[in-house]
Amino acid sequence: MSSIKDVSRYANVSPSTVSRVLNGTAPVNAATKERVLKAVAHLNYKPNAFARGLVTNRSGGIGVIINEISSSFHSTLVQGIENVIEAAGMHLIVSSGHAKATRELKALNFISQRRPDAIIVRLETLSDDEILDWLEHENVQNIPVVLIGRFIPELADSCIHLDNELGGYLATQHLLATGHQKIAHISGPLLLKDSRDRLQGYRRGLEEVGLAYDESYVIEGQFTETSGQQAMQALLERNLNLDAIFVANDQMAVGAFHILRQAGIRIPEDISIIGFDDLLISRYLYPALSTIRQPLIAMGEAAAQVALRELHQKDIKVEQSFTPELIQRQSVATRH
Amino acid sequence: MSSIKDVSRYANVSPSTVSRVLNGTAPVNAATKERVLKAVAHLNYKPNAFARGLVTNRSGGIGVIINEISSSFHSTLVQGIENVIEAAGMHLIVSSGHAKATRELKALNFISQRRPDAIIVRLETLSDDEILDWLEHENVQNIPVVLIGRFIPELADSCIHLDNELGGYLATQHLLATGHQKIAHISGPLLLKDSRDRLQGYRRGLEEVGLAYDESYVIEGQFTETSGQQAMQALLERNLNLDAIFVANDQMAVGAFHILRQAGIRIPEDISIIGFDDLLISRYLYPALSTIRQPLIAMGEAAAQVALRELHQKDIKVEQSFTPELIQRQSVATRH
DNA sequence: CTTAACTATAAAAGCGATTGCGAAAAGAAA
DNA sequence: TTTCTTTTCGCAATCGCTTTTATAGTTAAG
Repeated sequence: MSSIKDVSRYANVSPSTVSRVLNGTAPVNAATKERVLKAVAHLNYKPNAFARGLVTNRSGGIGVIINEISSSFHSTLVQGIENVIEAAGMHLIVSSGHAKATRELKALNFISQRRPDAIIVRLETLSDDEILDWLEHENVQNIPVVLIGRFIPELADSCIHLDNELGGYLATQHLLATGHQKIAHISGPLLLKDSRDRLQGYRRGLEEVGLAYDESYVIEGQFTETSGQQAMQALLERNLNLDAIFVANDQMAVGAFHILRQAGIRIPEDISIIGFDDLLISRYLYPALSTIRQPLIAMGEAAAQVALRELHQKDIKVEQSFTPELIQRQSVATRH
Repeated sequence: MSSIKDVSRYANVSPSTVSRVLNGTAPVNAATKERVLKAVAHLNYKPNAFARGLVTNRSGGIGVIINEISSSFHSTLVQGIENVIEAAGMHLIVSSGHAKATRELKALNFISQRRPDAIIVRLETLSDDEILDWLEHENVQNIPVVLIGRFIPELADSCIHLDNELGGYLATQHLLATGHQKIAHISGPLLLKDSRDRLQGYRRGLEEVGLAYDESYVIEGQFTETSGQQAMQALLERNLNLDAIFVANDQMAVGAFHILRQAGIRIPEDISIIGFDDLLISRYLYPALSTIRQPLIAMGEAAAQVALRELHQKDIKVEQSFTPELIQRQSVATRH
């Protein structure tokens, strides 16, 4: 493993000159530059990232914390982040939060000790206050932190968020507009703001047309396929004679599909279903799932752009607030 | 940001002692140890990863290169890797290969410059020789490399692989055993050994029962949902009067389902389908997809274990060769 | 022809840890 | 007490780079 000294010796210059050639931090005579480059190539020299980081205090890494990398939702987000981080010549350090507050905190500390230049997180269980607290007391190095899927007023500039309430409203309104009356809701974990907002949108949709909000039509899920199955099962056992369900994410909708089919209930003839997220798989379900689209790739990209912006102190405009969009497919019928 | 010197001053010891307390590399008097720990806590000291890496030559990071983080297949693999890497107190640096040889090479160089302690890759387009070449000439730091989904004799000890030929055979045999005769195959990209092996298994299955292998029953896909759609479409246009299809991965099977449904062809009444991989979604498709299971999580974990083994020179036994398993669900009918 | 102003490069300091070596302190043996 | 071990810890070198400062050598200005 050759070092900058080996290169400098071989090219008959000082280490500083090699550094300047490689980083372009100062003008270097064309002839010497060429000699240096030749030496670099000949010795197959790769700068030592540790040594460089030690003096520049930059690693070129961006820390990412999400719930579970294997979930389609989260990995799509990461894909968006990667798109722009890779283009910027930086790399990604990922860690999972596993939907537990202690794990998220641990991941935060863990990642921050690896000296990333910035951190992008989708924290699902930590409260706003806990996050602010961490930033104040534990973020000793003052690493810029970008939050996805959350809006904290104090950190408004570093939040990427979606109007979940509007999304819930849109879903409900669509079901109402297509003639549904008895609309249930499988919500996400209610300790998540996302879930509460979608539920609130559902409620607003109902009340707007004079339908009373009824708790027995709402059941809490955990955003996973399995929990979607369980929630659907429990809902059926309530014998509510439903004609539609707004499911708070597509993964749970997949589980709900499964249970309904087993029960011999037809979608959408007997019950209409609308999901949330618009995962890749949703259009391939049978029937194709109507849903509320959340632009995950774009949101990941935006998060990365915000991180880079904070890093370079540039004054770039980034869209940080996203709007959900109704995607109509085949899982919602029109009733008269 | 406090350094080891600040801590040592506060605790009235030398930096070496602080280091020894924190790393447990030498015995330290209980009283002094406590003083140091107190100082660390009081100053909220976090060791500088750069400085540490510079002398130990270890980053605690494991580089991972996969095709596309957002694909369910790859992110499941990463999940497996993360399970054991996180437990080992190390972190993951991920980069995408984007299924292009130049990109994979770039990712390899990129990742290796970040000084990971080991690299785990699933290289899909680089040839065995190109990989060997890279290892010999570019892997200047001699970073251990673990290969997933590939078997290179020269690197046998660092390969995690599945018997794809057997998988293809199992799928085909199952279709034959359930009374199918006209079996098509949507293969993966044939420049991948995985794809060729599965195709070979398909061929062996057919020939074993005296059926001739017919090229017109085989069509090449790209392992994506969209390419599955295209392949299925093209296959239908050949008017082969098929009764079954072995699709080389579940993602393409999802695409095939979609096209068949659009064409009004019933699964499995008119055509049986069997996939490969057993992604989470497969059991939720309608009808649930019969498939050949590939234990992705376990394979990711094995890869990480091999990486750690190489790193610590330990003599741990790790299962590196995996066997595919037939999973029967509802997409294959029994015909008489 | 002298002096000022650049340009191109070298020398050296410093980033913040780890670690081999040696010495002081403490305890055991004589 | 004196001497020998053992334990505990400090000193100083080192890792490989960047960056500030200084110094030749050139060119331009007066």
